[in-house]
Amino acid sequence: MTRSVQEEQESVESEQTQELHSPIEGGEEGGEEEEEDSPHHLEEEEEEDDEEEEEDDDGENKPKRRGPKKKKMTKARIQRFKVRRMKANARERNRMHGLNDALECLRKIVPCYSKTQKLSKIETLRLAKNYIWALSEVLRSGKAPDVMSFVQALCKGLSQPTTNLVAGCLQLNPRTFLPEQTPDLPVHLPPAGAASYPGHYSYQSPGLTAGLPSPPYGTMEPSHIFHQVKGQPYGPLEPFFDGVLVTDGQAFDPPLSPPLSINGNFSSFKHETAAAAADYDKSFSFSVHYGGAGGAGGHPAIYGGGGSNPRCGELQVDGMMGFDGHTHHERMMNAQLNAIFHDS
DNA sequence: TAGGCCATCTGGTCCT
DNA sequence: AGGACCAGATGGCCTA
Repeated sequence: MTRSVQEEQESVESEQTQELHSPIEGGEEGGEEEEEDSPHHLEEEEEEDDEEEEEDDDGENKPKRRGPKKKKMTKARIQRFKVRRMKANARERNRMHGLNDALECLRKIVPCYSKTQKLSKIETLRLAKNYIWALSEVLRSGKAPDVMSFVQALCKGLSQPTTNLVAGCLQLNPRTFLPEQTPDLPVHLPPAGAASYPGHYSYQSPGLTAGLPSPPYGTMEPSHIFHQVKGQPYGPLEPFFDGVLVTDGQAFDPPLSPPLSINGNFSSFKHETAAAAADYDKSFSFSVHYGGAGGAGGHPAIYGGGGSNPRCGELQVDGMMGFDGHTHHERMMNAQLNAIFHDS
């Protein structure tokens, strides 16, 4: 059974139960006097003569109303109204579910994805916007971006919890790329096509200067919290070399699936042209890692993982799923980006 | 308990 | 006429 059909049925069922408790319906089925108030504005053209309601709108006390005469609400009309309303509600629910599905797909695309720590809708959209802008800026300039600038652009306008989350996914310490507070700086991205990344991160975070950022959204996957090697202060960068980091003698659990990870080199590219990739040891890496629930090297749910959204799975139809955990799409992207850097 | 986030209902508007 | 889209209202859940 497809999800939509199932949802439809569930929706109707829940609708029927909800309707019984709908405050607008007065909460009492069968109360004819109260039901007449609910579709108060409903104007029906055809007269239902078969079932006249005991509507007492002949009240002598009421002033004469101008305009089209309000039709009486018969039982049949009320019933039709209810059915229409139920159908509209079900459609609206489905529509919103579709919207949420699309948003869930977007969550898996942006450089910060965790099954347990979902980005809010608004933050997902903001991050996606920043991500698109940052990538397009890279393509436009054709130069390897500065890591700090890139991450700053990525986190621009995001709340601190989200910034922490992104930083955790990228294995960065938020303190290292968030500048000092600039209270008067407006929160906005420069227009598309601007010459360079914004120099400052403008989100005002109360915790920025106070010290370590607070844990975002309550609990968080340990692997998503920026790691700190014991006994070492935070460096400007804490790159996530080779996907596995040993901290305190324990193998660091990589993030669930940060699509974009910052490595010391072009990890995907080096498989193809290791020599060329070596030139970029200090450059920003566009290796796109879809860790998925399986951890390092795992495939993302979005590309056909168990329980994945079929609508997200449309991406897979295009044969984008590659080998080695890299999709055709991301290899194409890596190749393009790396080609740009190589040529520049 | 306040605030944030979310799902749902609802009525209005526009389009086919 | 009916469906899609939108925005406001409302209530529930969760966290600090």
